[in-house]
Amino acid sequence: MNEKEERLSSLQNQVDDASRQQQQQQQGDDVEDGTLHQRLLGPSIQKSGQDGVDQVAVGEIIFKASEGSRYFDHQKRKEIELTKKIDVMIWQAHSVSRQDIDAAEIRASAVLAQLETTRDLTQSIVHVDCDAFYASVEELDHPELKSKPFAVGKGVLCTCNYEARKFGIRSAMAEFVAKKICPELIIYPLNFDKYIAKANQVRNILKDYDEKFCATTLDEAYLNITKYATRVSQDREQVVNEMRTRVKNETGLTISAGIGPNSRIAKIASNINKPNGQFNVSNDRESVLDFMSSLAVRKLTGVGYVLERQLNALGIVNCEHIYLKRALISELFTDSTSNFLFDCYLGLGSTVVRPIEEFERKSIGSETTFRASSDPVMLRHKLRHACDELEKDCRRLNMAGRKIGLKIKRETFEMITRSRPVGKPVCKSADFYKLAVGMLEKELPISARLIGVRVTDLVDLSHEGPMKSFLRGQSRMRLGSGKPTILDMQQDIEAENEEAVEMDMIMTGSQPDVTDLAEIERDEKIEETVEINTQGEEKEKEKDENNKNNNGNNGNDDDNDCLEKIACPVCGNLVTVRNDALNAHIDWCLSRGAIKEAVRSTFR
DNA sequence: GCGGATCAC
DNA sequence: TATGGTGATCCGC
Repeated sequence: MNEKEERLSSLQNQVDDASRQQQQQQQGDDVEDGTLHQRLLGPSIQKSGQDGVDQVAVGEIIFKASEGSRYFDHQKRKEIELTKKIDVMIWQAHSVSRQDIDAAEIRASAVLAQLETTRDLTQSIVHVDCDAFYASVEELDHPELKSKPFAVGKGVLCTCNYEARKFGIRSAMAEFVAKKICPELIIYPLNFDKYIAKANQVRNILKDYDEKFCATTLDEAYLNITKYATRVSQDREQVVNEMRTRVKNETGLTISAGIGPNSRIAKIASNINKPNGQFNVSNDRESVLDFMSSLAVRKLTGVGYVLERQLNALGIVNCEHIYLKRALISELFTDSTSNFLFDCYLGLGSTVVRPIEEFERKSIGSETTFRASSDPVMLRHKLRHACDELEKDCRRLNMAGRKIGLKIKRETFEMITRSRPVGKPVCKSADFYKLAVGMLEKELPISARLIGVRVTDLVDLSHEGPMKSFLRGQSRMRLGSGKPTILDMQQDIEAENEEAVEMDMIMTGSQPDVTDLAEIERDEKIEETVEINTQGEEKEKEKDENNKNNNGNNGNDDDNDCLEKIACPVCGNLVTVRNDALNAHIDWCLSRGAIKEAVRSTFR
């Protein structure tokens, strides 16, 4: 390229940059005038108690309070991206040929017909939802709060009472924003022990109506009351009314309920007459279709801000539009999304309610937000803390995992996730840290405001205990050598004991599985830090060191809290098993979203 | 299989 | 001054 061409090219680039900047500026102005307000309003504008609120005025206050912050800039960037994506989608919608639309319509109608065959109208499913749960529990202890705007949370509001909602206060709203909208707002910190105790009171009542009810979160549950209603020869609406009255009388809390032929309908219905009300959708096809048709798509569990924007852009606002635009949906969305929407239009959903304990956990994580920093020492320290917390949770749940994930939120609110497999299951903070810090180093330099660590590919150590390994040994042996002999049995029991010892070591951390970690360390040449006291030492030495640390530390004391000895039904030996089902259960209850998703996927 | 994005609460 | 934590799923590469 000669000099002249270079100059021209450079000039052209400048022009491009300028026009790009101008375009971006224009797009920024567009979203600020339009949908950015809506985005900033957050997820719960359509929640109950917001009816008389001037959302435009509230939106303006939120906008002004947020403007100029990193959070605002990030939301604005995302809004611009979404708007572009939707523009593309609209263009695609216009460019679908007539033939393609016709074909898609036939396809979609076939899918709908097929889905229709799965309809089950024989069950009475109920979804119950405690009204403003955390706030209501606090009000029981502090009745004077009932007449005042009041919220529970820390930094961000978890929930607020109906007095606060009259001002436009909502859950997930930043505290300082809420204070701008309503300066007299009273905010209490979270008191989980109290909420758990109250939730258990409610659940004790629920189990009388369905002993296999599913408590998805602290304040929500599904029940199948088909059998109960038959047994007491009562109308299902009467049953639910009585149940709600009992909860009110015995716990002081009001709950709302939805009744329908499946869990999807029940869930949506429980929001209709909130607070302290119930709504029934009869078990006939007409009633179901009628109920769904006028429903805004945003009310569907699984349709959030983004999908709502996309659907609205295609003219799909209510569920009946899903049918009218079925061809377009089938053309523009994945099968997964279109089938989900078709299910919703038809009002289909799960008719099975299973206890939450039956769901398998898939990951455990811990993360913390802090004032943004780019100091590597600081970031490593935060990572170490997250790893410590994660170890605690792993101990409570008695689980280890084969894959470690690192999560970083930049100062700009952009998210980064990295993950890598581990050879053998790990559950100790030091092991998490060794792996995660290597991933962190690769991202440096970076200015972050959040660091988290997550473990997946989980192994349940209590199920993977000695008994199971014994049985596995049995089958392995039989396959190999036909009939087991006494000698085989003896060998097997010995092998089992070895495995038990190994498992015990994983559980107590008395000897972390250093082999694979050492390999990984060599791979990554992880920088040594004072936070890892064993790193860089010889393997044997490291083992000793770990043993010493654990003996000298509180490790044993801790273990006594959650370990108990049980006799192996086969060999009679006492084996150590961590068996804290209660803690596990409580943790499940606390792990809000997880369960919901699990329910959603399993129920369909 | 990984990383980003979305969603729920 | 300033916007959370936990967990699941889906999608594109």
